[in-house]
Amino acid sequence: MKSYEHKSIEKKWTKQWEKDVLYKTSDKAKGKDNYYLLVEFPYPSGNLHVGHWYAFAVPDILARFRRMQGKNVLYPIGFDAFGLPAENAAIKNKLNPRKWTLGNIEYMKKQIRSMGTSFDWSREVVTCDPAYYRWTQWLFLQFFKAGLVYRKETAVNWCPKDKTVLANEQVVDGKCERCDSEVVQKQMLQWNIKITDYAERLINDLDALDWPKEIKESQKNWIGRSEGAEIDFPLSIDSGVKRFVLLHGREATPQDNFWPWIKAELESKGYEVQIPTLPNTNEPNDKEQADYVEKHCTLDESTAIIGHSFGGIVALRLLERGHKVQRVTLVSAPVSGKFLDTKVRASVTAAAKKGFDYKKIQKAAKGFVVMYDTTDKIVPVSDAQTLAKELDCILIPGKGSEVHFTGKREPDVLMASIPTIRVFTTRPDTLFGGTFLVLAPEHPWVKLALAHKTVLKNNDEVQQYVNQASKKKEIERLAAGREKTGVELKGVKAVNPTTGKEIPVWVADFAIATFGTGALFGDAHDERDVEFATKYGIPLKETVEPLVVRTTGLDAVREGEPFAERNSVMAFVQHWSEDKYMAVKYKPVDVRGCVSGGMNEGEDAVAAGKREIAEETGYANAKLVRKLGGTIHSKYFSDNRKKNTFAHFTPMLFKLEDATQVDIAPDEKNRHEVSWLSEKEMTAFINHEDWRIAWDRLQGRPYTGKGILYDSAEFSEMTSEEAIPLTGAKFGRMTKTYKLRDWIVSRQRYWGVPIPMIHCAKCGTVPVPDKELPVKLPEVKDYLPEGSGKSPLAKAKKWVNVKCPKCKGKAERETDTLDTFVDSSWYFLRYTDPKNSKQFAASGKQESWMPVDLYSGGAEHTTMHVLYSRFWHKALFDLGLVKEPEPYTRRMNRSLILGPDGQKMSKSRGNVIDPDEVVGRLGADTVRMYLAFIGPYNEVSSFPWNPDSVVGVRRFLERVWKAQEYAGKTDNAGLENLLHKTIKKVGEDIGAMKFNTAISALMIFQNALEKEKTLGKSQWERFLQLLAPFAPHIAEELWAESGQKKSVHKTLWPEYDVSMLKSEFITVAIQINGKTRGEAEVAADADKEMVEKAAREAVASRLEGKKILRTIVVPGRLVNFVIEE
RNA sequence: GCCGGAGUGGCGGAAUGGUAUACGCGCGCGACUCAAAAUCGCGUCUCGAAAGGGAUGAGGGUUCGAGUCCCUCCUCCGGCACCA
Repeated sequence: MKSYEHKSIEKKWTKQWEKDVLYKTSDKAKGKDNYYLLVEFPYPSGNLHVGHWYAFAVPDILARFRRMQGKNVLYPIGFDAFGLPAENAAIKNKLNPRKWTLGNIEYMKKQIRSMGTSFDWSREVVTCDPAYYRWTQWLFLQFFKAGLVYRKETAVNWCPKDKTVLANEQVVDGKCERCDSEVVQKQMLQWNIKITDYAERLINDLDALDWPKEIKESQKNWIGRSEGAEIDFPLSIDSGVKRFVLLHGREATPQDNFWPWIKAELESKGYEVQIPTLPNTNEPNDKEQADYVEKHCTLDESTAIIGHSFGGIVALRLLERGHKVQRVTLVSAPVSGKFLDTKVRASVTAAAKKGFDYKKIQKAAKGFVVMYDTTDKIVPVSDAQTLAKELDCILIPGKGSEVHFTGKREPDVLMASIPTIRVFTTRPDTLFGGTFLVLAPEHPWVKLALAHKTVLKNNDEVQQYVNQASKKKEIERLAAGREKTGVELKGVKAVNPTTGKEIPVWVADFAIATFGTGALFGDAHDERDVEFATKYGIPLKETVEPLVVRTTGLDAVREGEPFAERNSVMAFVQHWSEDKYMAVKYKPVDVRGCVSGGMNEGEDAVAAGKREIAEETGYANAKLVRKLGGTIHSKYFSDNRKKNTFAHFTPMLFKLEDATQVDIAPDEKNRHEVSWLSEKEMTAFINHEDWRIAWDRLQGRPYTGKGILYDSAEFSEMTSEEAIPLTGAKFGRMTKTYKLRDWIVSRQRYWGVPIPMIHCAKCGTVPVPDKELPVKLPEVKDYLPEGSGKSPLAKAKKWVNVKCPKCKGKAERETDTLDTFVDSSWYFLRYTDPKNSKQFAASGKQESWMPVDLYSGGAEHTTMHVLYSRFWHKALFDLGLVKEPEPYTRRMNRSLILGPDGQKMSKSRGNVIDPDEVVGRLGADTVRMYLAFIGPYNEVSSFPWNPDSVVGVRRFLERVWKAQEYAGKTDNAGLENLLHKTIKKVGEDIGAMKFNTAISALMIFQNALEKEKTLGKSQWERFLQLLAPFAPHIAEELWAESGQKKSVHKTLWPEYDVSMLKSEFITVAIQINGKTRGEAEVAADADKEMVEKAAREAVASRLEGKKILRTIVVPGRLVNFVIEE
């Protein structure tokens, strides 16, 4: 017999299968259900590593098995071909990134084919292929048209030496990876996609998915929903503003837009509001409207003006005429006469083009604020920039709730116009104890105050702090440890809306600008707040008394029984001479803490404490050190009085003056165990939450849990749970906020999908018309950054300069490219219809396969790719472009293959396993099977590659090979039983992705076969079928050797007969008191009595003279005799 | 700190609440061989001469019976991290 030569066998069958187009998948197959198995497509880095094998070859076992089960299986592959490595290689070696990438793809395809995977290559998808990215662009434009895409100033990593934007992974320890110079933050206009609009659905829809818990939890945490309230704290700076004059824009009236809302808001805060109905609003004239305002409104030094759009021009005209006012807010005021919207009429342009006497205007008001809407499609940003520069004032980018601030509510406008700080809190129940405000250094109001210069008494100090905070950003904020820093805004106080009291306002970098509203109120029930307040001597006020309900253990509250209220004391006792505390264990219910007990009628807490100390422990001379804060409420079951108790504890600290003892009643002595412990030991000793709260207070730690309110007006005596919605609604509104930020998709890179947008001076940002897609990547000479922060695409001047699709005037293309996560957010849809040139995927084709049945990939993509693609799919669903709201029915994360040393494989460690080398030596079948055998595939873990263990799998295949000598000849009835069991086990385990135990079952059969050395042809062939998904080449070879003409991979999975799974006799275990003490062989169909009888005989000697209290018989398993010890 | 996952032989790991350590590796002994490799056979948690006993990170609980369920703690891995 020939020896097992994997090389020739594998080569032969790879070729044959390709010739037979064995794995081409049609969209529908008669009588077969479709099954879509997806693995993450690789980045074409140029070389296949063991991780790729683990990712592709192991799920291939499942793909093959499902096919043998009679399913029509789609198992596709492609390449995620855009990205930074190609560009880096291009710069470094002066290559064309396309050639580099395509070359790598060719090479990797050969390697992937060597795995024996059953991929349908006819459906290959490559993201850098214009036929693919045309649809990436098209889908992006659909999002744009649906209002999901906007541009926003965002900080990017900037290397001042290379003059380029850096990706996060190119920043190492705050330095540029290439030139080692310090990376700074630079504000740039970036394309964003509104994933935050979907935050709620991305969390809620997880519930219905059959995904591993850890993946769901990760995504939930990443999205980071917090439920709470937004509350406005008015600032009591003496700005001198008593009156607001509101000037509306063109084609508007005081009843339109946000005017009614803002009027009500201002009036509710005690301001007088004047809002004239300006004349000729359709064709407005600035002079005429200014005249009208002069006649109908009061303009003096206690007046503030808010001018929106054309109203802004009117405001400027009024100041030009010499009216002196306190403050002016200019909102989206058009001052250049250039518009993004061509519909704006000549009258506005004319008014703006007259120009303004900015010098005079600047003197006419004490302060200006200029605001623009980052999503504005009418007035260009440059107008706001001009204004801010000319008036030397603060410029605030805002976000309109409707474009150009035309929504019913425009909070950003209000915020810029009146001094109010909106905070977010999850604990509005602690609002009465809010004793200070903290603003993030980037908070718009801080900018505003600094720009006014006169608002803050310590302007320079605050400015310095803000500058410093922006410089240190992520890098130093982390390195600087957790020491909190901040500066008080002097000259400003906020008013706590619950009490009307003035509280200080601070700026501190522990407040995060991008979370909630960028501002918070500090109180005594938050660890961070307390730490900060303590450091800076800010007063604190507690308003929540702890409430603990014991729900586990012997003293857990008895459901449904009434509570007896009780005033009690909790007394910690210090040793008279040592630095130790008295630890008291109340033995009946294992409560470990301190002395405690109820107060007697007319007794005060201190006296009760002293009395209890004496009664429980005998120590006679205890002296009060201090009370440990306010009452601690506790609900528990009293072992002593046998009823539910609602106790109100006064926690105290005593110190013994000496060791004097008095007699203790015997029953007290029995119940209490006293020892002396150090502070650290005491912390570990205490085992009840209420005791721990008092102990924490003793050590100066605040109470941060929920409880019962006090000193909180009508909310006093409510629980936190009751008070949260009520206080939230009364002083603000209940809302949700998320940690998730919008998705910044702009990349200043060459090797990506060009963003299909055109910038026109006249028409603004215009999408490229569908018929001009794809916008192909231009050829450029080199791939170095352009130098101004733009991507290398900006160098292709001919490509950049285009005609505006709208006005046909001069325009420029967008030069940023899309984040590669955009490419991978929909590739699985393209697999369903990869060649379609009319649509990204025809809906009929999608329906054949979507949603994906199982998606296997790396854990590192849990909160990136998987979340992005879920969002993308939901957006497509809302646009009616896909039929299902979730793309993946099941998702599973793959484990990691480590080097033989148990470390992550890396060239520098020298522990990299080269799969090509191992395949050459041992064969693809061995490598596939070893990886499947290494550990359970359905759990996330990490497995070291063991070079010895691989050989074990090879040995197994060799033994199978040798078995053909004697197998396939004479039927072996004795093995038929085991064969059926194996068929069942292997099938079930593959379905559960437990390939390791499936292989173990195959090995067990093989071991049995070697003992017997006979096996019938049908038996042998069924065994080969079981082997086929794991080791497709050798199984096919042996299958053919056995005389079969059709491929084993086209056959149906063998059936097992349930009746064959049972054997005639079974062994039952015999236990005595639950410990295994013997076994007995009984007939499989023996009834309970017979089994028990057999068992009794088997362990007769042990049962002799013992009384059997109980006998448990588990049919087919065991007998347990419970006897007297 | 918070959220998740996991702790079982020398190693990877197996075990619907029912005989813990399947399968594989490694190791030991033996067969074959002049010898080695390969291959095959036997053995391999631990204490004990044996009879027996003890072990699934530690401690407690529920149960006739716990690696598996519950509580407390410890360790490791992954994620998030001053998130109000």
